[in-house]
Amino acid sequence: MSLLDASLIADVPPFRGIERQNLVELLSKARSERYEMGRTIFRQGEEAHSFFLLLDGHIRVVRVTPDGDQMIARYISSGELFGIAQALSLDSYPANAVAAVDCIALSWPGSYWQTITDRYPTFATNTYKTVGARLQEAQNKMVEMATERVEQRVAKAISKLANQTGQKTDDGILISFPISRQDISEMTGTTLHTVSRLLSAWENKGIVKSSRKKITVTDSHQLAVLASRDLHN
Amino acid sequence: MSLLDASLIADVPPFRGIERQNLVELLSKARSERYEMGRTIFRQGEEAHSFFLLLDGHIRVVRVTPDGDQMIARYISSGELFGIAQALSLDSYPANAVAAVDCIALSWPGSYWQTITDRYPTFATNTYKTVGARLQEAQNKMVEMATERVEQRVAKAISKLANQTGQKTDDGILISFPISRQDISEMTGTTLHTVSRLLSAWENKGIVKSSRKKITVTDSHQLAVLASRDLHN
DNA sequence: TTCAATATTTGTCGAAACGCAAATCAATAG
DNA sequence: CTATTGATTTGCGTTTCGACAAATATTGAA
Repeated sequence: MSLLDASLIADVPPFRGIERQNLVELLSKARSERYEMGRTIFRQGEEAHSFFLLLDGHIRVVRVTPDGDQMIARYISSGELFGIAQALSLDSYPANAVAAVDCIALSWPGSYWQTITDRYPTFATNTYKTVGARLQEAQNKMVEMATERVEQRVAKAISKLANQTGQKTDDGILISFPISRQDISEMTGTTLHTVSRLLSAWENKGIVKSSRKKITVTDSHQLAVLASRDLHN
Repeated sequence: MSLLDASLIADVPPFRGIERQNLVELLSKARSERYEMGRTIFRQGEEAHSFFLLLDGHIRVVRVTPDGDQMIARYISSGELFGIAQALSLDSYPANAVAAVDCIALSWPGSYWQTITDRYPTFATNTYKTVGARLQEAQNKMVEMATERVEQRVAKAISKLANQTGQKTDDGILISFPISRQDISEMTGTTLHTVSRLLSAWENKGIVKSSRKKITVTDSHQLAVLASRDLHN
C-alpha cells in the first residue's frame, strides 16, 4: 500500500468541507485495496469490521433471502460510502457487496466510526443525509414494486442506470459496467427471461441496443415514456 | 392545551436517558393535539413545519404515486416519532399521515430539530437508530415485494400487525385498530378482492376470524407457516 | 326504523408473467 | 483453433392474480 494523498478524498461528497490536514489524518487510518471484478467485499450477516469509500469502480449491493432468492438493492458508484453498518447501528452487514468491475476502495476499521463522526460533525451530517436519501430511495422502490408492472420497472431501472452511470457513445448512452439480464431481473423482481424478451422487443423498436452484459440506450425519451406509462390511462 | 407533565415522555424510547428537567424544557416547546380517526395530520409534499411524537393511537403512513396509486408504508404506534423530515434532510413530508384511530400527538416546530439534536446527543443517537431501522425495514419489504407471492406477503403483513399491536382476546389476537381489506391490499401491493378471498379461505381453515375492519388471528402458528412458505420446496 | 354509504364477498374472464425446455450465441481457457 | 462454459433468446404451457361486475352485508345517519 502506497501513501495516500489528501486529494484522493478532498472532493468526495462525504468528506466535503473538512480541512486538508484533517483529511491527511483520516487517510492515515485508512487502508486502500483493489478488488477485482466479481470479488465479494463483504457478506450479509458477517460482522461489520470496516466501512468503505469507493474510489473507483462500481459495487453491487445484494440482499439474500432465507429462501435463497436475492435482490440487488443498489449499485454504489465512486465517491460513495458503503458498508456503513455503524451509521445504522448494526453490527453485521445487511447485504453482500460485490465488485461489478475492478474496483479500488478505502476502508477504515468500524471502531473508528465513532471517532470520526464525533470529530467531524460535517462528516456525520453528510452521512446521515446519505442514509436519509437511501431510505427515500428504498421506500420509492418499495412502492414501485407494489404498484407497477414489470415492463415499467425494468424501463425505470435501465433508465436510472443509464442516467446515473452511463457514458455517451456513438449509439447512445452505454451503461458503464457489465450487467446481465439476470442482474436486471434481480433489480426489478422478475426473471431473466422476461428481461430478455423486453430488451428484444425494445431493440426492435430502436429504443436500446444490447449484447452480452452490455446495454446501450439509444432513445432515452421513449424509454422514459415506457418507465412512466400508467396502464390505467 | 393543558400543561404537559414530564412523565408523558419520560419512558418513551426517543427521549430515554434525558434528565427530567430537560424533558420539562422539551415539553415547554411542544404542542399537544388530538386527531380524530381519519384525520390527515400532514400531507406528502407539504412543507415540513413540524415533527411529531405519537402519545396514543395508531397512524397510517401513506405514500402516493403520481398515478394516484397509494401504498401504506408503515403504521406508527404510540411512543414513536413520525413526520421527522428533518432527520432525513427533507424540507417536505415524504408521505401522508392519517390517524387510524383517535390519536394524541405532540408536535414541535421543525426549526427546533437542530436545537434538540445539538443539545441532546442521546436524542440524536436514538433517532438515527430509528432511521436506520426504518431503512432496514424498507429494504426488507422491497425484497419481499420482489420475491414473494401475494398470499405470503399478506400473511406476513397480518402476522406482523398482530404481533406488534395485537391484543389478546378469547378468540385469539385481535389487531387493535380498524383495518379494511383495502388497507391490507395497500400494504402488500395487491387488490382488496384478493385479500378478501385469502381471508375467506383462511377463515374456513380456522386461521383467522374477520369482520368489517376487524381481523383476529386465531392460529398464529399456521399463519406463520403461510408467511414463510417457500413455494419452491 | 329506514336509507344511504361503505365494506365485503364471490364469480367469471383474461392478461401478465413465470417455469421449464431447448437452441443459439459469445467469451475464454487450453 | 476448439472446446467448454456461461449468457441470451425464444417457444410453449400453466399459474397467479388483476379487472370487471354484481350481490350481499354492515354501519351510521336521518
